[in-house]
Amino acid sequence: MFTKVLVSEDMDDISKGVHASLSELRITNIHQVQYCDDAYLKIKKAILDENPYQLLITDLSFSTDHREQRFPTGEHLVKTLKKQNSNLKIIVYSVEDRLQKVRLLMKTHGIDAYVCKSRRGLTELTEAIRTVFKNENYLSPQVAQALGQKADLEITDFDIELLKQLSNGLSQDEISAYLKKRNMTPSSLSSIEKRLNKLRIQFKASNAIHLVAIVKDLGLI
Amino acid sequence: MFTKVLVSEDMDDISKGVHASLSELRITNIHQVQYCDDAYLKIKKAILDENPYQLLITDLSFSTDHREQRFPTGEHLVKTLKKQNSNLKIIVYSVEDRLQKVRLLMKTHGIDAYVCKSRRGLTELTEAIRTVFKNENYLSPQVAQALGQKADLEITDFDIELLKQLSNGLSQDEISAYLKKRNMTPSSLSSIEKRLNKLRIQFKASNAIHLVAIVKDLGLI
DNA sequence: TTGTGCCTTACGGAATTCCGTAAGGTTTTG
DNA sequence: CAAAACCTTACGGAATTCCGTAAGGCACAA
Repeated sequence: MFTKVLVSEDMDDISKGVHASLSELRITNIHQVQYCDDAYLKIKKAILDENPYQLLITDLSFSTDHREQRFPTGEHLVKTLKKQNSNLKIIVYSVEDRLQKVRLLMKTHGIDAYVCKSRRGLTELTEAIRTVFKNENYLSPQVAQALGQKADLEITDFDIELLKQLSNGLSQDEISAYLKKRNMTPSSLSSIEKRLNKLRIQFKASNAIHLVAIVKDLGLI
Repeated sequence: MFTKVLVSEDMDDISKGVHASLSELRITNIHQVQYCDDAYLKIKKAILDENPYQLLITDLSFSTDHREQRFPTGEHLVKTLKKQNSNLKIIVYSVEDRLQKVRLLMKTHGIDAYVCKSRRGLTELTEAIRTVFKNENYLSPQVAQALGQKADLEITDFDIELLKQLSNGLSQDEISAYLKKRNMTPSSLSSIEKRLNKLRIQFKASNAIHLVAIVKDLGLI
């Protein structure tokens, strides 16, 4: 079994639960951090010390505070880590259950397991750790279909953000300004129009109002 | 207690429940119809026979089928009946819980009681029958405020229809055509604009998209 | 390296929505 | 009855959305 594990999770209580589960697996060398940046530094440091972590368990979303972060989300972190092909295994443990997102993490970023936080979350996490240790991948049942062939609809985080702002009453112009202010890209009015147009086609909506009504019904926002 | 009662309700199971409640009140002369038109005819006939109904319990919405109806809803029925001031008492028993609607039925059309279909619906209906028999009015607790002074927000059926069509993707122009085809008034583009503008102000929405998002969240459509 | 494809951005015109003003008709009120 | 209030409709202009076209940048592959 793994002997040295890092947990990156900003919620104390959850972090404690993960810690307990790890202990039950007889893993004693457990470290925890509350920022992805700290996780990155710790991992790098451990490699330099020639005593690297074997497994990282990380959340995706971290509440933001005053501290400016290089890795604002777990996704940024795992993307960077997996590019530097070390032997580090990564398990993402998050409430997010969009297939699109899970597929991206597994296929593109190459994480080793994805576990949804839910009632059975910790049980599944234990299972995931065992599976990953055997060099296999693990997916929570509710997102197991994520690796299915059909790349169903491509709804990105950006799309969701767009739809949310739209339903909040912002005009496309205002959304553009909003994105620019946050240094998010794309942010041009033209791009926003283009994306919304694509979404309208995808959802067979006849206009923006219809589109918002549809995605609200689907619970997408 | 009442001795002769008519129940107008198109859902079999509910109708059965009402029948049971009436029986418990020792009312034996109970007739049931599934169309408002039938209710009207039966009531008229009974008057001619000099053995009129004393109480009508009616739903508001009736599923439409091929048969063309003079009274498509319970509202049409009670409106007509109450205009012909007979001694007939009327209790409306419906899922509708919009205060505006209840107020209209009570104040303008002059029904004697309004009971909301809900978990306690039948209990309240029994209570309503007893109360109405004493020549008093009855209102389900959840809509009891309907008679309160403040004529809060005026959301009419027309508004709801407008919002529904809007969320279905019709443009204002198309809604206008839609209304004209159904001989509903108002139907001009100008009127539709005006109404939607009023709704936007009422709900503090910054545009039509926002408006639809808000009323969907409120469950109004 | 060059070509191909994809993405972001810009631009322009048509369609639609937004908003104020106003005329004509009906209902309410004094 | 007449004034006031309200409703429906029309119109015009500004703002926004909708939609096609096109240029420039970047990544991937031949």
